[in-house]
Amino acid sequence: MADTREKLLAGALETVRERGIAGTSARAVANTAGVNQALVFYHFGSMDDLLAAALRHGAEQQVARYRSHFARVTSIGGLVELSRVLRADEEAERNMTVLAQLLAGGRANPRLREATAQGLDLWVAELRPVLRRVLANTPLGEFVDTDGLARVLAASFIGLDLYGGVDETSAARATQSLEQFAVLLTALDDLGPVVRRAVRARLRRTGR
Amino acid sequence: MADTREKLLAGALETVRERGIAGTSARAVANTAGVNQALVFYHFGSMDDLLAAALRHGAEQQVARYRSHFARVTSIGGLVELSRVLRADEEAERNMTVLAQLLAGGRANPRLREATAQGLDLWVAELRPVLRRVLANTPLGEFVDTDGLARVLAASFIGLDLYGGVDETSAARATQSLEQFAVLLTALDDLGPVVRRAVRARLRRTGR
DNA sequence: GTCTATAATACGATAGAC
DNA sequence: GTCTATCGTATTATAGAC
Repeated sequence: MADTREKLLAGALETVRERGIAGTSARAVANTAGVNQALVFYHFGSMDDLLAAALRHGAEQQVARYRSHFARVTSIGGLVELSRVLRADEEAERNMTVLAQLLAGGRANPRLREATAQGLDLWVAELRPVLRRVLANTPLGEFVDTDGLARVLAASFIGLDLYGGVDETSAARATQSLEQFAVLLTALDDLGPVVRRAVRARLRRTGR
Repeated sequence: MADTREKLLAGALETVRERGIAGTSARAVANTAGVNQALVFYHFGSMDDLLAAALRHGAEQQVARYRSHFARVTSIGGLVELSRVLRADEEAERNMTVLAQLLAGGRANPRLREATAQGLDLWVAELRPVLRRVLANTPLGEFVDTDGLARVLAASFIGLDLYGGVDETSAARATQSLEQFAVLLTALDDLGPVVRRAVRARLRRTGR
């Protein structure tokens, strides 16, 4: 069938999720995909290329599916809510895990390095305007680098996903703390000008 | 010599750092350690056990070396400063990378799962009292779960390390943003009671 | 496009000489 | 404790029949 490619892409995501980057071989992927092992190389040329394609495939359709959700977020509370929805979505969680695993593999593999950097950029590009919008309603908005903060958030989600892979209860507690902290920031909205003035004074004192 | 064990431990850390978890084999480790491949199994029994021992070894001596630094931190600015020192320390950075890589491997490997969870706990145990102390001087202190936040911070550093492995300039920008954000929080100290009152009001409104 | 078969290599781990 | 040699298996990738 023509959807052997699709089976392999899905099988690659599934295998990376289940066995990690170190346990993902062409045979393992072909096995979970239910196709012959040689077809990996016929359709994708190499394992690296299959993994890179699978990552891109998963990330792109994920981002597309959630684009409207991102567009609706206008407050920190809304962002927390969206992150909860994403975590509850099994497919979204799988894509996050795959990104984390391939990110680890990208350290020593140029092909994966390129693919994961682009995969992360995809998420950052979605997150950045949201963060800009959300922080605009906040007294801290004018002082932070939105692009940098979007990358921090993406990296933190990656880290929390890896954490969850080895110690789920601790990672869950961490996630809850992060959300609680975000809610605390919401309280600052109620004293906008006061906070703004205090921050300016502090920045002047410490020298930028 | 009796320090073949040491050579293997150091070689394992170095190899994981250079080739990632997926590229770390007994042969590769023995090669960078300059010892015979069979000695891996004579001294450690299996690759998993060598990696677990190397992680523990690196983490413990790292934590011991920086314990006094942690003890001296009393402000957010001090914490930012310490994280800068850690990042400038090549050996500390290597240990962080190793932890991140083994964390990825721990997903599908029970032996590594246990070892990395403990390795993370080691860092969290150091970070938690510091965070408690630092946040005590802050109006947000009474509202946050210190333990959870310590885990968030540890996970974020892991994520940023992985990010740096595939896109160094973006990761550097992210790190800078995180530090800048921490400095912003310092400004809240200047309006302690006001912030405290606002947060309480907000929490009452949103229901805990 | 898909299959079998296989080449060429790397892997973890062990046996046994020294 | 350290070495050589090797077993058994898994790996990526290709050749060639269908």
